[in-house]
Amino acid sequence: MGEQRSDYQEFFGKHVGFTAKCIRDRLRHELGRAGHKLSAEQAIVLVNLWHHDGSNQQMISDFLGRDKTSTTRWLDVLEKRNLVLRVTSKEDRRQNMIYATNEGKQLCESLLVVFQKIHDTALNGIDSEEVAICQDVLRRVRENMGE
Amino acid sequence: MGEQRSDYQEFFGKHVGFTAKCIRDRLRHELGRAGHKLSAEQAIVLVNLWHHDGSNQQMISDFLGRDKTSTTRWLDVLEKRNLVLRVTSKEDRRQNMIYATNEGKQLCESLLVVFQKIHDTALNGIDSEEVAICQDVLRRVRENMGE
DNA sequence: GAGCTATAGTTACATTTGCAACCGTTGATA
DNA sequence: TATCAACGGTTGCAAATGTAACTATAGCTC
Repeated sequence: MGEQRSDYQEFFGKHVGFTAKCIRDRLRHELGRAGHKLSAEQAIVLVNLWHHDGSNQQMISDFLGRDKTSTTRWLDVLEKRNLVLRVTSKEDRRQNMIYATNEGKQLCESLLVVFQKIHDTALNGIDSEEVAICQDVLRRVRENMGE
Repeated sequence: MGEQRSDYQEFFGKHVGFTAKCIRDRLRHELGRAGHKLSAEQAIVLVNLWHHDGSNQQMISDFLGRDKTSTTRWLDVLEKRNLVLRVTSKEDRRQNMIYATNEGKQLCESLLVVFQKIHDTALNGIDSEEVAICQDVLRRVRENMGE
């Protein structure tokens, strides 16, 4: 650890960042190609509701690791297109619980196909044990970064 | 491959994207804490010159995987602070060759310390063989994404 | 060398993003 | 119950970013 290196090419963060960008760009591209007029982030929010319907906005922000103002604006778009619904919680009137509409759920199903396809393409031909190790390393890096 | 999953939580891209963000945020934070008034990207451009002095702007853009307009603007900032120099190539007058000034090189050294520290922190306590597997998986994912 | 296409870099514009300040609600404490 | 700090969400603003259009140079083909 700490040996003389000094080349950005070799820094771990570069590999992670570059790969993340590849996948994100691919997602954007596939969404466009499939005719969905959604940004990658909007699609992620919607897909996320598939198993977390009724999340409030703060939960969504935390889950995506983005500012809550961004979430507000993504939901503005999704709500305007009747894909999600903001429902004020009765237990805590500060919170909006976010639900996918039927239309949203329907779109979600087709988005999940796109996500799954990219996931499978990304990992194509890679030993699943190595993928598991990779994910574990990434998880521990996040821990080390204090998250 | 392709088994029923449909939960964004489990998609590989999420782990990579989240980890990349952790590292990038940490870099921003450390740069601020160290008093360097540079964005993460500007720092990366400068550090990149350490072993690739004289790159043209297109090479820098490709290397960072970002738009060439972004590179133009990062260099505007770095040049204004006398950290880099744009030199028109004599072989091809369209190209600017980018060189770090002495001041830039000096700053670069201290930036490399920050980069190295984050790198080491990120990988702290993780078996180096597993890190190697992780990097290899990431590399193959990029290949699979067509980059 | 005229005309064409491709490339490096810049500029203009629209979009996205995060930060800070703000409002309304909640819950703890006096 | 009055006060106050904390929290969820929204808005305004400034900075960062990508796309498209543009300029200037290079190189190919006639």
